[in-house]
Amino acid sequence: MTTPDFSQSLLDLDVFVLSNLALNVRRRLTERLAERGMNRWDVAVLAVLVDHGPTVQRAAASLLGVDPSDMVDMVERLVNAGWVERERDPSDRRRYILTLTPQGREMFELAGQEERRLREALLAPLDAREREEWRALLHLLHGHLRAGGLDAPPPAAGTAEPEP
Amino acid sequence: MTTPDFSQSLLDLDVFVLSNLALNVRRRLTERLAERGMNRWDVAVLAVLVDHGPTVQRAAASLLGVDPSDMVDMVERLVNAGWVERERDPSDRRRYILTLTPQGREMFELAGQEERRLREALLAPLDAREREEWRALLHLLHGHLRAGGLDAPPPAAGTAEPEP
DNA sequence: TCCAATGATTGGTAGTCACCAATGATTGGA
DNA sequence: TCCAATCATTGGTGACTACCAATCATTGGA
Repeated sequence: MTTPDFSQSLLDLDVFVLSNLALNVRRRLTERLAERGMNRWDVAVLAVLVDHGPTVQRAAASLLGVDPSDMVDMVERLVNAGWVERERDPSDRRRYILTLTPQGREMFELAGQEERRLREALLAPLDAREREEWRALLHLLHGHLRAGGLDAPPPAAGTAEPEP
Repeated sequence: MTTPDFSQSLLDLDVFVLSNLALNVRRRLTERLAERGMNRWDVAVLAVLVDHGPTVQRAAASLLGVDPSDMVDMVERLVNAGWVERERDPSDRRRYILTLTPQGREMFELAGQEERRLREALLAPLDAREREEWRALLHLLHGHLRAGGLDAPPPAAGTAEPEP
């Protein structure tokens, strides 16, 4: 552990604590996914396809909040890995249609397993009730933020926030 | 909102949700600190000095889990801003002793204010009990992680984790 | 039939982060 | 008095993230 100490004064600032906690968890997630040959973006894109079925590349980018130009390499990866099929839309040959392959679905399941393992390790010190509570609050806050909960004071305009 | 949708399938993966929540909150924190001419590292360093009093630069770096070479610019900033004084240790002239100035302390207070404002906005949808619960769980998990809670399966060796 | 809009792509910028090797000054102990 | 260790510093790397402008093919509608 490189950071044996998290200054008490900083501990009082919950936002720092949250940020630090999440960053570390996220690092672990990245590591575990890497062991399976995946990265976080892979999982995010696969999730979109799992939920929406075949999707136009541009629409997927927009769903993910990613710049279309940055989407190119992400899709490349997935296609090369055989997790996604990319085909021109016959009815509009400018578009690519992304389709999940069976292998892609498997990989997504696998990512889910890794996530659960990691979550289990993280929540180890919590009992069942606390886990429920944690999960509920987490999703509540996430929803609040996604609904623009932090824009209240200055109703910011073009705020970006991709990042799987 | 660039990300109108967070795929349901991804929502099921709490670690992604946590990561995303924290990343956004962190972005806001960065913005608000910037309005005051500060960044997150400034606050982290100031916190160390608040808690430990005058500190050898190297020790501060080590407390923060930061590479000593990366500490240089961070300290530069603080010194130039007049928030920290950097003086050679008379008893060992290789060392720098970092000391908080009154202005530095003020800035730290200010950072605390910004953090509380942001926290307030984030926790707006929670009632008093839920806030208590959230805070307790957050610190519990943070402590667990800091104690190496995620190293259980593979007892990793040189794991770094700075980042204020 | 021609033009403005759309979708994918290329290439480039800028910031942040974590790391590492090398250097020069200084120290304390052999 | 000399050497190995320590401290701050310089400079450079590689990754990842978020952008933006320009290009090219294609489309649908005027």
